[in-house]
Amino acid sequence: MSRNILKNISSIPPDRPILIAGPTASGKSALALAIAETAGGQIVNADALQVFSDWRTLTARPSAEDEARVPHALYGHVSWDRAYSVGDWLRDIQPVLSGPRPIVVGGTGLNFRALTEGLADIPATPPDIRDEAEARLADQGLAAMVAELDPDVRADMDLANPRRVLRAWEVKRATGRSIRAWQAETPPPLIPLNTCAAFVVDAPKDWLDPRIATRFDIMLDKGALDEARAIQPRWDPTLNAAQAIGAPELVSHLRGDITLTEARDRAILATTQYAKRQRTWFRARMGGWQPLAASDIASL
RNA sequence: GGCGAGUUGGCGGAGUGGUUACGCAGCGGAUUGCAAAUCCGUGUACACCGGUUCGAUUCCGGUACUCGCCU
Repeated sequence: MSRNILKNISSIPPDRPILIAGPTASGKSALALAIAETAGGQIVNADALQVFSDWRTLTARPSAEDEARVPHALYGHVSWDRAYSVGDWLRDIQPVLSGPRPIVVGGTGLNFRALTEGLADIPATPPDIRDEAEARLADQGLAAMVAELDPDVRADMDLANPRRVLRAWEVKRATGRSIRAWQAETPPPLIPLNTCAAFVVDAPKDWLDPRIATRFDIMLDKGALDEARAIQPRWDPTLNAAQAIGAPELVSHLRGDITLTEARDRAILATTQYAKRQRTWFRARMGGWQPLAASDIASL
């Protein structure tokens, strides 16, 4: 990596939180590690899938050696079968922030948004209401659920998106209030953007795609298939942890449905598409963050 | 050399004498609680040449190429 970048980042006051957002495979974890070692601080995960204990290789989590070098938080602390959402993550990160200076790294835009802009303080949806919502969607369809939403929600929500509609419906059902009403009362953020040093790693497709492919092959070499094999008896595609890119692909290979090559190709494609979505988010929502060229931080 | 089949957008794959199938990939976008998820938008392409026709991707003839069978 360019020494200047590291030098500049190292001059950030030691009490200022550092935020690093970047697409998968962009080298942001290595950057965070370098910063933590030279400038001090603890590395805090802001990635939605790296929280799960059973995925280390498949999810490209920091290695045990890395974790021994500097303190890490919120990596692999969630069990395989747990439902885990941004709200859980935000609750988990709160106590962490009173520790050493956080260097928050990740690729989940929603997590960064919740951290720097706040998240509505909506009570967790009881599991039975979640089930009821799913059943209703299956039985009566999306339109029926849309019809039961409040006008303020219907006015500006993406009503074609089942996930959004389900969420809004659940909140209404569980709390009696519209989700928009809750969101209007969003509490202040844990880390306002102007109180920290925030960076976005800019990794163009042409630069990133080959790295994504290479990285998946490395994951396979390092035993990603064994991780999938270990999970197989407990496999449940509806779990959050089952959303890890590569997990469904490797499991279906283990079941003999597809070849390893097919699994590899699909996982790489899915990763590439995911990186594109990340870029879209960063482009649109992180205009105020300082850009870092991925090619400049890659040689670590 | 002969006979037959075929040639549709990056790929797969329908179809029609005039009114743009569709899927995938790509590209653009949304995204305040499943987010490595979910969703939205976006392509007149019909091998080439000539003919018939008001009009041809669609009909006819030829050319090229591909595949199969035969000699």
